[in-house]
Amino acid sequence: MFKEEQIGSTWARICDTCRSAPCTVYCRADLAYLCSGCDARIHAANELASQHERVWICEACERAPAAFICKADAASLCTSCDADIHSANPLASRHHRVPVAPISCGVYGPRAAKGSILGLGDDLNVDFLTPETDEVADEDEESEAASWLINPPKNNSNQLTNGLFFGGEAVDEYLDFVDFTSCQDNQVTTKQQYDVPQKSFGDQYNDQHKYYVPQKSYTGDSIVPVQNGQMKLHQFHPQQEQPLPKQNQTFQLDMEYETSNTGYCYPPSLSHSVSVSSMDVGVVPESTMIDVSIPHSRPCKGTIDMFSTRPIQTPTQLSAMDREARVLRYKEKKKNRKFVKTIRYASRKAYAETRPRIKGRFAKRTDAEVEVDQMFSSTLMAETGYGIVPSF
DNA sequence: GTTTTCGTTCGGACCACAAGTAGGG
DNA sequence: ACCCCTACTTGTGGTCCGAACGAAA
Repeated sequence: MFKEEQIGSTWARICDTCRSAPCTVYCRADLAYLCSGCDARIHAANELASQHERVWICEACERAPAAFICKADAASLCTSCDADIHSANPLASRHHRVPVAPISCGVYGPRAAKGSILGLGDDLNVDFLTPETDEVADEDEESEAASWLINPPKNNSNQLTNGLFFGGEAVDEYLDFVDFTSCQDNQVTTKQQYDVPQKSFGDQYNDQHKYYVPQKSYTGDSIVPVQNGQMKLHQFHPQQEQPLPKQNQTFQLDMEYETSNTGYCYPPSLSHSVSVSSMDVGVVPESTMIDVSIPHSRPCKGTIDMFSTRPIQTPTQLSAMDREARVLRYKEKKKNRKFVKTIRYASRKAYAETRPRIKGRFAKRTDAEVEVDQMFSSTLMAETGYGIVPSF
């Protein structure tokens, strides 16, 4: 099962290889947790090794492979922590989360340019980037944002995008988590998000735009798409919709909550309650999730299954105090993050920047300014024959 | 050691208006 | 089901101001 070893005062899982440093990635091919050093050493050894799919370790528990990226929290979370944090209240459940994509080949070392690796917007980079990579991120900000929105499939026809979508085997594995995250009523089930009928390449490309771009509030000028809890993503494995065999349902959790007299929902078996960091706004119900009881075992080292489709492992049988400590640690970690303000409507930003101000406050436009604007727009209409559609 | 003063930092409020949303006819 | 209209809500940035804090007297 899971090792309870700790490094110093940390709770992080230690590297399976050197056993001296906290692991940072999980190699799915080797079924091994590796620190950044060992990861680089092992997977840079030869071409075959460099092809191993790896995922980051959950930022909350630091013990299980990350399965989802929460854009709101700018955090990679394992299935357990994801459900724990995002099932606490409706606000948290609406956080925009996307499955973690495997770390691309040739990327070694600490979480350099993690957001880029994961194919997410640069708003996720803030926490993970080193100063050096931060510079690069700034330079590539626009192109990265663009690629996040429009990222045509390349090699694998089963792969919608390189970043958020994942090809072949990865899809299957992540989809195993689907039911697990769909525990809230107002939360769009991840399974729905990734269900898509098989289509031709062209249709897939169109669908990428169709499903990938949030439909509501997206006016075409948004830098960051508005989620609204309705982001539609789809997978290319309709057969996955069929009921999973029992052995594959290990990640389905019983999310029956008890409603306390305070009106909050508590998991039935936990008396410890933790305010989870995802609920920054509004009332924060104290909630944790049932300890995940996943009867998976970890093969001994050396038992390498290169094509294993086993579900990603998650922490099991954690005590309530362990869980509370980890969530608190995650909370502290998140607290220290530096968030970059997200601009959802670039057009509004542009308007705000050009708007007249008095001591910083927006001021009413003078009649002269309004006239100038009208003249400008009418002149342009006369010249081009088209009206001005504000788009930035 | 305690109190007062000064400087710095931080977060929230404020403003107008285009764009988005909801509901009714 | 669709369109149109109206009313309401949301989001945007620069500046101000008060609270909080630390250092010096």
